[in-house]
Amino acid sequence: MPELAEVEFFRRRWDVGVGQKIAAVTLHSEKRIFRGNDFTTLTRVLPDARLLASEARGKQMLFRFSHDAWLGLHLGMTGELRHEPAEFSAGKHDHLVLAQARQSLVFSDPRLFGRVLFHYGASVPEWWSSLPSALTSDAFTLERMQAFLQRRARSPLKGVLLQQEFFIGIGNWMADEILWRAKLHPSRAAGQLTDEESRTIWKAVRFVCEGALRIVSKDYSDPPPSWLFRHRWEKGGRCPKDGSELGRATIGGRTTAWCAKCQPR
DNA sequence: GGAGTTGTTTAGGA
DNA sequence: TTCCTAAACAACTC
Repeated sequence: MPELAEVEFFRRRWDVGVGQKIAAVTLHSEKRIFRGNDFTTLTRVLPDARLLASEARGKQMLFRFSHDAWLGLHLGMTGELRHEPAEFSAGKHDHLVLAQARQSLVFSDPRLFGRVLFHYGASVPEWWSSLPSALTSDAFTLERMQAFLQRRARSPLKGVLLQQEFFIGIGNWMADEILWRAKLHPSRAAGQLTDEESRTIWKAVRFVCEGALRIVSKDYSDPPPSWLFRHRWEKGGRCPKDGSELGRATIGGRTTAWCAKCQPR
């Protein structure tokens, strides 16, 4: 589920607990989402710490607590955040529960592709500060994007758009949406675009990121029917622009939908 | 029962 | 060396 806007939606779900202390922490520490963590410090510091603030960048979230505690969360393929009553008891897939006086903050992830990163220190953890800048920020310039496409010149556009080291937050559906709007075939090599084409893709990245954040992160609504999103998984789905049947294939390692008419090779 | 899933990491080939 | 692909991870649905 979670790409850029879905992650932002889930992050806000924990806003209800901002300003309040953690009373108890329950976790399934043996699960792989916790790998690499210092549990001794985590279980000593986090209970009794107060949730101060949070932010999302791409598909990564950072929760800041008092007592120099920081929690990074990644939702993987099936993770989600929610809140439950204070005396909630964790279900099978509820791998991290932060109990507060008024509610419990829950991180669940059936498929365990997510990640929890705990950091103890006065300043922002390195794994957060080293993330690339947001695609909706001024740092996402056409020139920087073109340079990245050239470094991945022989890869299909679809695969390059999924690379989080630059296109932070873009996932499978957003990548298809961007290429459909830019009228570019997902198999086109990243290094073979004209200036006009790369400008179009740059604009489409902006449009899809901003639109998804506006529409999806508010209340998890779907984008409108004019977006490819609404048709890409339908059986016999059709292009919302010209009504022709969508193609489907594995490109860049992921299932990809496109319109053969709008997006010629 | 088999295939497929909106993500990342890693091994190994090119 | 650098780039690129496929498999692995794990649980669930159709």
